[in-house]
Parts: sequence; structure tokens; C-alpha cells
Amino acid sequence: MLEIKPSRQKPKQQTEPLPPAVPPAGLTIAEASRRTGVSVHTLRYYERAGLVVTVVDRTPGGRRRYHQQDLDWILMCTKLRATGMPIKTVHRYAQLVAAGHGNEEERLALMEDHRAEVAARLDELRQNLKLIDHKIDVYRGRLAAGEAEQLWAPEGRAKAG
Amino acid sequence: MLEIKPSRQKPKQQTEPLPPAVPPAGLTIAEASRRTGVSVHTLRYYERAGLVVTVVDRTPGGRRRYHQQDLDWILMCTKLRATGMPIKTVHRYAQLVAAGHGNEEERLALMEDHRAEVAARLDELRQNLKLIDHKIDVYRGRLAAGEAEQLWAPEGRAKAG
DNA sequence: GTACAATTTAGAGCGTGCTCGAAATCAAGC
DNA sequence: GCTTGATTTCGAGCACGCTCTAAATTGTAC
Repeated sequence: MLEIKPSRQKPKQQTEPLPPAVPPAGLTIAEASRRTGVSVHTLRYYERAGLVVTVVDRTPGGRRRYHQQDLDWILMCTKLRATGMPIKTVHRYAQLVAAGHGNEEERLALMEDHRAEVAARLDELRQNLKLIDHKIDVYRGRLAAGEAEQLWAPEGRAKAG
Repeated sequence: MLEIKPSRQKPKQQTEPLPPAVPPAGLTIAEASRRTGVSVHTLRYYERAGLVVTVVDRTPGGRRRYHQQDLDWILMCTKLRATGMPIKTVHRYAQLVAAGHGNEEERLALMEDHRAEVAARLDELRQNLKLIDHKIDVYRGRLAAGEAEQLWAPEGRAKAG
């Protein structure tokens, strides 16, 4: 099935607030922090901890200068972290990536393991969300009943909750 | 649309491994731990921390004796914890429940707030799961290509990952 | 050149949520 | 009664992931 997508005719100017391109000189750590949402402390911590596979550029004086690839990788790290991957595992992953092609089996295994964990937690979360929704229903019900008829107690010694 | 579900004809005996009923004398903390999946250390910690709204029974000598309602509440706590509700918040919730009927607005607000957070994290998790799946696809693709034709490098200086 | 803000490092500190330890006490079997 | 193992309290300890500090250095604006 072929489908003609309404292509943007002139992608010259995007009205989306895309982040401005990283200047060739790179970004200060403060800018990198703004763009990634990661504090400067944590940026340095991630680097120390070996999460950052790219080698962040430095000025002659030793200040970090972040380029797009650094930001990309750091954002990747934040997403892995957001799925609950421990720092240690991100570190291992970074080492595999840094080692270059040839260890795709290991990367695959690492990601598949992690995927299984994330999927399991997703299921658990969904399940527990139902419970929360049930609780919310109960309280809304009680409030509706209470407001409609103050003196009628809809439950005598109901179970707590 | 009405649909006849194949109903269990005689629900007299359930073959499911339902947990045996809690004896009237109650369960030891070790048993309660087994049934809730919460370590005895953590059971005591939860009680200390004010998460347990039910008052756990004691033997004359001071040993805890858990009844079904205790287990129910503790399991509820573990589910709230599993959705990322902090101990402090579970504690507040327990206080509201302990205070009895009349604070349903507060309970509702607490649960609604939490629901929103859980829903947001669910969305984020789903989004990030896609990224993980993408990575897995990439590695599977590389492995398939590599196995099919050892000497052909499908990418020269590709971006890291 | 001077002032001032930003950045550097290594290490200490902190918040959360358990997890463990020690000494005392209790309970169950013999 | 005695032994043995479970349980008690409560404070300390620990793993994790940041977060902050301090003193030195660098970069920028004037």
C-alpha cells in the first residue's frame, strides 16, 4: 500500500522551537545543562562515572565544550536512566559502544535484558494504575453520595480505605 | 451484544493455589513476610514509619500476629510503593485512612495527584521503550548482516550506538 | 590590567528506602 | 526446666544517585 504523505513543501523554515544548532565552537557546560535538562553537577558526574562515550571537547584552558554528539549521547543516557537502568549498566553499555563494532551480541543482550525489565514494570504499573483508579472511583462515589444526602451514611463499618 | 461466557459451573472448589486462610490466631511475622513478599525487616520498618493503618495484633509476649486485614493493607502499600509513591506519601495516606470517613476530598486529591504522576511516567516509559526496541532492532540488523557476510561492513564510520 | 562570573577537581554530604546488628525476650519441643 | 530458634527494639549501616563544597583557575567585559 502506497500512501502519499502530505510532504512539507518548503522545509526551509520550521516554526517549531527546535533548539538552535550547536555552534562549531561548542557549548559551555551551562548551555549543555540547559539543553539536556541535566544539572552541571550531574553532567560532570556522568562523565566521571564513565557514562559519556563521547570525549567531550575542552578549551585550551580546560573548560568543557559540548558538541551535538555529546548532547545526543547524554540524552540517550537520560532515557536509559529514566527507564530505570542503573548507572553501572549504562556504564557497561557505554564501554561496549566505546569498544566499537564487533560486540553487538553483548549490546543486544544488554538491551534485551533491559527491555524485558522495562516491559515487566510497564505491566506492573498499568496494573497498579487500575488500583489507583479504583480508589479514585470509590472516593468520588463517597463524595457524591455525601454531598447529595449529608446524613445518610452509605456504609456502616466498611473496610478501611 | 450479549455473549454467553463459559461460566464455571460449580465454583465449589477452586483449583487455583489461593493462599490458605489466615488462622484466627493470626500469622507470625515470618509467615506474613512470605505471604506479602515483604521482608520481616521491612514489615517492621513500615510499621515504625506509620504506613500500616491497621493495628497489628500482638501475643501477650509482644510478638506480632498478622490478620488478613493487615496483609491486605500491606499489599496495598507495596502497590503504591511500586508506583513510586514515596514512603512519606503512603504515610500521609495511611493517616487519612486512619482518621476515618470525612476526609475523602483529601484522599481523592492525594490519589488524583499520584495518578497523574503515574500516568506521566507510563507515557515516558512507553516512549523510552520504543527507543530500546529501536536499539534492539539496530543490533539485530547488524548481527544478521554480519552473520550473512562476515567481511562486508555495513557501515563505515556510523554514529556511535 | 582588573574585576567578576563561570568552570575545574576531588571529595564530602545527603535523601531515600531499605537492611542489618546486638542484646534482650519469647515460645515450642523435649 | 532447658535448649533452640524466632522475634523484639532501635539505632547504625548501606547502596544508589545525585548534589554540594572549596580552593584554584579561566574567560569575558570593561
